[in-house]
Amino acid sequence: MFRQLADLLRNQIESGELGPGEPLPSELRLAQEYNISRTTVRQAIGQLRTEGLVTVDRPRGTFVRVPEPIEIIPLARGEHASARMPTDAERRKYRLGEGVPVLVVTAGDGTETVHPADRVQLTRP
Amino acid sequence: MFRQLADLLRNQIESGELGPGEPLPSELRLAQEYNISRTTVRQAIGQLRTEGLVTVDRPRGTFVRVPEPIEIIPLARGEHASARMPTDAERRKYRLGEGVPVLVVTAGDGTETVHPADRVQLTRP
DNA sequence: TCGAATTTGTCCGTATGTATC
DNA sequence: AGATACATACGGACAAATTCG
Repeated sequence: MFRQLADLLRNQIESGELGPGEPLPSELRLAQEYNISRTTVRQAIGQLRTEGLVTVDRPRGTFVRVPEPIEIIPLARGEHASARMPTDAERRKYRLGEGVPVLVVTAGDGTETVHPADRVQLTRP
Repeated sequence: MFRQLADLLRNQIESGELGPGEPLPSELRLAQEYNISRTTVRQAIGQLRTEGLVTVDRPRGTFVRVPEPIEIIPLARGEHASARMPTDAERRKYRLGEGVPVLVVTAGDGTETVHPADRVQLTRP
């Protein structure tokens, strides 16, 4: 059931019915609207949070995430790249929202640079 | 309180006290051990799941994640790559563990291919 | 300035379902 | 068949922070 609600909200976001920065209905309202418990509503919203689709500003409400401007980073010869979830320390350092991975670029000498995945795109020039 | 338990378990994992593939105590055992509700235990374990530190094999138990063998994928000329968290549907499709991002490679014609980030490394040949 | 209302966060207890051993 | 273990859903209660009259 919580998946159905998550799918429903995700569709509203991806269709533009809920635009970036717009608030979702409150947990209580959603629970009453669909006749489910607040626990189940929170589970659905938790799903969207881990997907990085919404952010929560407590106790103001839950909002559709606003896209970050994208920076283009070239992948130099001999470098390789991977992605993972950040550590807590990295989350604070780069001020990452929930559900935002990091891109790790490793140079030939083993030096690693970390980039927030919601602001960076790798290209091969 | 659930954060304290999550920190405690995370320390046991990172210190090697709980090695890869080893099971965590069951939710019920943890709840009794620390005199907290199973709800709170589940919240703590949920935290570790979103961090990608543990996987759950229902209903066998919860285990410290075993690192995946890595496949090397070249980034062709004109392609670009980014990373994000998968949707629930993608998680099922690619059999992704929780807390595992996806690498999205976009070709020149706009075609997107999705790779599990815990098994793939991008290189520039 | 004060207090009420709103909204999310946390914790508890209970029950039932489902898959594994 | 029975025990075990995680998944899901319900309900209630209080805390913390913001907003607003």
